Amino acid sequence: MSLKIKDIAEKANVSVATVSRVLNGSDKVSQETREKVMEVIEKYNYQPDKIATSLRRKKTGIYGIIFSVKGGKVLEDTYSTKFLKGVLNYLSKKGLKLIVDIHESSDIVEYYDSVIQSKIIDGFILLDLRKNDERIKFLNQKKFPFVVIGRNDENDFVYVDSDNVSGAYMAIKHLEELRCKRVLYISGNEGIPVSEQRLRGVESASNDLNVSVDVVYGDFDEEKTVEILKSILKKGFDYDGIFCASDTMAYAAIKFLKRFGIEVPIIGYDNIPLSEVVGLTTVDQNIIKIGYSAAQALDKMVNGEEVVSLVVPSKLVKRQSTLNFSKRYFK
Amino acid sequence: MSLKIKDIAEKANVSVATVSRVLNGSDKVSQETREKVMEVIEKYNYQPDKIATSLRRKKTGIYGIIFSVKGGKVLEDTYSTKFLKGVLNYLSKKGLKLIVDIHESSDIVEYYDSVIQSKIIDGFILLDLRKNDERIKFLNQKKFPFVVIGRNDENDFVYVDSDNVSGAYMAIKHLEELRCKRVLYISGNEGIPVSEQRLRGVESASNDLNVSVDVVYGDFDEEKTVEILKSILKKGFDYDGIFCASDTMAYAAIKFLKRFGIEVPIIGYDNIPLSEVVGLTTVDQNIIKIGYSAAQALDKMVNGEEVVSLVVPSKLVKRQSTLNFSKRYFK
DNA sequence: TTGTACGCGTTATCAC
DNA sequence: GTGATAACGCGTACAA
Repeated sequence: MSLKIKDIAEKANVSVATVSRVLNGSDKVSQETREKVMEVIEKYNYQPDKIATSLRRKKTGIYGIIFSVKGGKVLEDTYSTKFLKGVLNYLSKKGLKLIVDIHESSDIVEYYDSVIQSKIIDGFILLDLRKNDERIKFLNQKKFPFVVIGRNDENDFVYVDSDNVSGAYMAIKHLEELRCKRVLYISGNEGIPVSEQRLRGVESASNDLNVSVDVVYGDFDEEKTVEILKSILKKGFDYDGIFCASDTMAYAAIKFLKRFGIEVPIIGYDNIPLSEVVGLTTVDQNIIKIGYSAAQALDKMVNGEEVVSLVVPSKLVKRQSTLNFSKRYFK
Repeated sequence: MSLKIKDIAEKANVSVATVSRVLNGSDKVSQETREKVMEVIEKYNYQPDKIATSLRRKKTGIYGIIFSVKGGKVLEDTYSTKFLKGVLNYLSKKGLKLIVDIHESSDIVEYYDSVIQSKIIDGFILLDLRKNDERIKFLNQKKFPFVVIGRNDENDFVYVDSDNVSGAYMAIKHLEELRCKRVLYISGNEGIPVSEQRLRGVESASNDLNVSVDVVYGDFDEEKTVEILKSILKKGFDYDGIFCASDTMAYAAIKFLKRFGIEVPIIGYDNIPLSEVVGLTTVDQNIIKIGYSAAQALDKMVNGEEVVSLVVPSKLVKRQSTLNFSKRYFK
């Protein structure tokens, strides 16, 4: 049996109220009694029961992330882990906890509702934002605290987002520095925010830097990417640089083109572990930082502080898939 | 304001006790009143407050995993995510929750203690088992429920482990089928359970199958692996097959040896995403299954059921890094 | 500055 | 089969 606040009170010859005050740093306790109580607390290594505290305070100090499962694909990449790592870096510093959960994306709103009603969680971090995301309408209407990773056109929530525009811009700029003139951009799915933002960065760089860019939609899919390249090859491949909206697409492109003896500078997006191994130049989104910032924002929000949305800068990681070509021109 | 059990009781013209009985499936409720109560519950979509329930029941329905951080390296691989996925597959089916946490490995036992005292968690899953693991002594002494991933010589806990012995055995057997006679085994760190188990599998296969195997310790480290190969090259490389205790080591070996024009069948361990991409034959531990089983075992344990330790079979995933060589002999 | 007593929302024990 | 009520461990309004 572990000690309760009552036991500590008795041992210190004070009331439970006083022990509670000491525990919660109230200033209405004399130095003397505070020390006396602290001594007993430390002697017995007393720690308050968080469940009882939560019931009383109506706050648990636990935040939640629900990964929505669509067709079994979830939690298999390093994006998730890195993100969690960032979130946990913040929370563990603050003595807060994180519940990680998964649920079918079909009745996801009902699930959020049930979790809220069960009262175990003080706030959510939302991943995989979609256009017209029902979760956001629901949480806003419930006035339940949440922070979103990514953003869309509707501006009715606090978000932490990766700077996709400048990330894509940097990629095209790097190709331009390698003297590329005709670049192929294989985008992600049309119509989703991430794709639109990266496309905007590509177009902006294309205009600024006088690089011609053709855009095709590879849907973040390796096979689709290969299909696209196949049909381009039929018409004749005359690009001198490729930028892909994901590393996996980029790697698929490299492998495929190699079979036809085509080697051009190529850049991916995400900096997955594979990219370091194979030497793929890529845009790193700093996911850990994004996770950290999201947790911080959510925590502030729950504690009534003012919170602003945030865009986390990406950085270009230059590797052999482009640097090999710089030698052609510069050495 | 969400409804409380009292509100439901009033609306259904029964006592809170009866509502509670309906909620918890007690058989001492007449069919009639049960239906009446259920109607109200569903009408208002009532859900009990889990915090209050936890306080009363002295159980939260939350389990915990604490990743211990040593030098910043944690939660960056797909092992962690896949494992979490397995755990969550089980827990979400049961309406249970998982707290994921990180903490410095230096004062890890004190941290477990504080989490236990705070009463938010019903049981732990332990990763990164070490020899003489202090956490196990501590949890055993506290009689706090836990399940361990991996095992060591001391047999004082319930574990779920990967079948490293037969995993390694399969790898050597596959090499033997490719007519390899002199195999190099680059092991993990000497003295840790995983390494010892895999080594046992290697030696057992070597005996059974009449394959000669030389063992060196690469410590799961890519650079160390390359160093080893360098010194072997100096003396003359005469192996016709390589088995590595990790995929990353195997890939480092392939890259290094290629520079010297050496290509032999090579097998890794873990089946990381990279391996599929580069076509590395490897042993897949079925981490998701391990996570699932661990969660299940822990849940049973917490609910007082008998629990036995478990060894989850691995399987060999054959890819080009070995299959390319089968053609030499068989076609 | 300190103590008493109530309430948080539920479950379990006891009467009826 | 059902209801009243104590108890879980803590925080805090109020009284002193």
